[in-house]
Amino acid sequence: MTSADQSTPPQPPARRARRADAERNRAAIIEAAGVVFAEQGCAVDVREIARRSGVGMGTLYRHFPTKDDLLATVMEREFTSWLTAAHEAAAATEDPWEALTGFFEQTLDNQAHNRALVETYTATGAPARECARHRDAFIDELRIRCVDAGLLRDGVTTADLVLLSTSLSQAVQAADDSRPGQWRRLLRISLDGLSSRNTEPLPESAPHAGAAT
Amino acid sequence: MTSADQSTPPQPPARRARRADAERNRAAIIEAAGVVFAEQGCAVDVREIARRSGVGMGTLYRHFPTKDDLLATVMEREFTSWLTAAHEAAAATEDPWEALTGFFEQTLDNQAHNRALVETYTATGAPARECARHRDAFIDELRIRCVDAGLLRDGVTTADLVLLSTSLSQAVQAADDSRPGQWRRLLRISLDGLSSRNTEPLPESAPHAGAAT
Amino acid sequence: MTSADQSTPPQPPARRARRADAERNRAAIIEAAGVVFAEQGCAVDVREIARRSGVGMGTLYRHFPTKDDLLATVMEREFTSWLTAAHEAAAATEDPWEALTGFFEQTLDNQAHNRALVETYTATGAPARECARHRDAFIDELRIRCVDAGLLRDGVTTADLVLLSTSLSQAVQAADDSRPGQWRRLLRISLDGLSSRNTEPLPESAPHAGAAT
Amino acid sequence: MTSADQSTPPQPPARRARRADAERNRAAIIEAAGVVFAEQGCAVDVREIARRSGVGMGTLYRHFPTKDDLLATVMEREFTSWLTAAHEAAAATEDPWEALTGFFEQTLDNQAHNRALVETYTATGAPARECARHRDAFIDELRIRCVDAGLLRDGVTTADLVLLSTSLSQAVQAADDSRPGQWRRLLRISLDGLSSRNTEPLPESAPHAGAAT
DNA sequence: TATGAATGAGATTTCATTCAT
DNA sequence: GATGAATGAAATCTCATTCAT
Repeated sequence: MTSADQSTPPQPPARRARRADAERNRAAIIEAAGVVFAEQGCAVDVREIARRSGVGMGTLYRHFPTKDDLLATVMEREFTSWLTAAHEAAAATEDPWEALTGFFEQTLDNQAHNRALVETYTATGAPARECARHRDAFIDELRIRCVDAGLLRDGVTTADLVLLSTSLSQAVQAADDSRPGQWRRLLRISLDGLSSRNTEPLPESAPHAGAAT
Repeated sequence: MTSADQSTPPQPPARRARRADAERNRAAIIEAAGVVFAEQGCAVDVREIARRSGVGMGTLYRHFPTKDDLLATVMEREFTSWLTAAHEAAAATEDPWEALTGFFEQTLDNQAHNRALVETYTATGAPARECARHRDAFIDELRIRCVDAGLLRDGVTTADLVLLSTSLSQAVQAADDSRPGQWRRLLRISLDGLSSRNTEPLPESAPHAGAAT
Repeated sequence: MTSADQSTPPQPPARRARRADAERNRAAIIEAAGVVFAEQGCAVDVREIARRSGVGMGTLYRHFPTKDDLLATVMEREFTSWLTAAHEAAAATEDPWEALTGFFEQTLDNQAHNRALVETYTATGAPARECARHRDAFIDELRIRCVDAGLLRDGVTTADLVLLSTSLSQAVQAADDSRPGQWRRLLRISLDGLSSRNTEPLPESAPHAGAAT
Repeated sequence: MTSADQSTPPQPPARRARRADAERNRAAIIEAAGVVFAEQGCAVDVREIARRSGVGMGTLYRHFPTKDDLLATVMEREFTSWLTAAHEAAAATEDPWEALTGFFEQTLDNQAHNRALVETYTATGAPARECARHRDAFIDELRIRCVDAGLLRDGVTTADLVLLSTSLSQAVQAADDSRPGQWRRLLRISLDGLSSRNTEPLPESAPHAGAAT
């Protein structure tokens, strides 16, 4: 800051340096926003995020033109990293049913303490269309594996499983403070209801909006 | 006050007169607030409610000294009327399992399109302690009836059923726009998981905060 | 209210009765307002006064078209009754100096616990011109008695005495909670400064606005 | 920070830059608030202050999170600068009695046209405990100087002098519009009553709340 | 480019006064 | 004439976003 400033030429300041700095800022913002959104939900004051990121408001808004953009970015990242981990875990699990179970556990573990995640999950069903598609595709895989192994109840759709994960996420959110771990019981109950031991047909759901098996 | 009232309908108006109007306003406010809260959640502008009630801000605040008071009143009313209806339905249903099923259906039907109701349900588990107690007591009855009839899976607690209802409520909220009625499938799955056909024990939940049953 | 109502002809309802009722209401309002203003100052909610009067807002506003009218009326009454009492006391006191002293004591005793009175006293120097004139005339009498008896310091004007009473009133208001009775010391000090033992001349005050002696 | 500053005026700006502007705004707000509070008392609309400062509401509230904070800051500043000046004047005055007199004059000169200052002075005896302590300590010094010189009436306490200053402040407030400068006469009277020429003992004040001296 | 101060529309709440019954 | 519910213009305070430095 003192003697160094005087010696380094001010004009060609290695654009990479800027980039790196900017990137670091961006990362810091996302990181901080992730924590803050998780703790306090989507409605937090943007300044809280700036403060925890260690950057100014201007910087924050340079990277994310809108609070919603920031939120979307953060949610998408968390969503994606969760999906990636889920993919890996599923790939490493031989037993189809265990893979399905593991997916749910991972999901809920992940969302138990993330307020914003659940809020957005609820609002739109997913942070973004793209993410939702990935998730659906993945869940579909898990489903098919179970179906092929004859483990899944007849007629259970991907949409059912998606809805179940949404549903349980929120239960976890709501209850984990007062009764930590209780959601595992609920998960078990639901999964048992999904098993092929249950032979009675499920009710038809009205074939309304843009649906798919 | 009893027999006298029936014989003398002369002029009981006096101070009742204005009361009636006020009562109508109060009702209008609650009505409008119910609609608005349901549509847009707890965070709506109070003025929107005043506008839709057809009353001024002052009137609204005369009846409900705080936005939260209004919200609480509305939620409590909806909660209570739901519980009452549920009671009646359960009393009229002989079969314990059908009673349980009916309770869940009624609950979800009721909450499918009420954003504020789900928001408060999530936040506190219920509009108010008192309401929650009633609900828990009622669910407990339903549970016991099923247990006595040997229909309920071993080890299922009232807390489990409460959590399930919370969980499903939110799923309904999230999904009913795009897939109306799909929740019935999820409900079926969950209930099947609750039946005594499932004999494997449920995982213990950490006996943390103020638990019961 | 019961049998009596039926026997008395409803048309010519003895206008006196109304009058009497209205008068009673008016008195109740003034009474309650006096208490409330004294306790909480001029800025109280009008409804508090209506409540304590036992009358409705409409009645209150029928008698006093404005909050300020009510305040003025109340202040004037208290001011007047204080002046009347002061007159009587002064008339009953032979010694001029004692009369002056007694006047101040009475004044301060009276205002020690009346917030609104001091507030208005401060604001305008008096509740109303008329009242102020009476007060000034009376204080002038007291002054002249002392002057004639050679007891009052040379050059002390009525305005000086008025200002002194204002000044002390507020001191009483401010301090009487924490140090009840301390004002008597201050009064003594001031009065000693007023005695003819003090021979040095007082500074001239700028002969500004509409002044008199 | 001392000698270095004088030699190197290169670029100490950096983060000071914006600070300076903010500081100017803060000063403008305090300045404007001082004027407005003085003119109209504590109850003014905050927006009036914002308007006169030339800043938006947000800026005002960034600097002072509450109207009361702003008021307290302003009052404290005025109180403190007054005390400082009083200290200096007293230190520069040899004669104890003249020092005491000068203190009162300065005080009243200062408060003659400041409504808010008198209002808070009345309400709490001072803008804040801390300030009051300083004032009391200072007045105590003045008192002791007079006592040591045998100039002060026997038994006069610091509390008496404090109350006197409060009392006169308000008198000034009330009367200075119509009779500017009249307070000097009242001050003279009171001070004469405080001189050791008066030998009669002062009445005891009830030894109530937290008293001293 | 980064900073964080500034902005100002809007949210909640109060209260003097009016008006339907 | 009495009642007290209704009114709505303020007043305080918040926060997403912009902008001067």
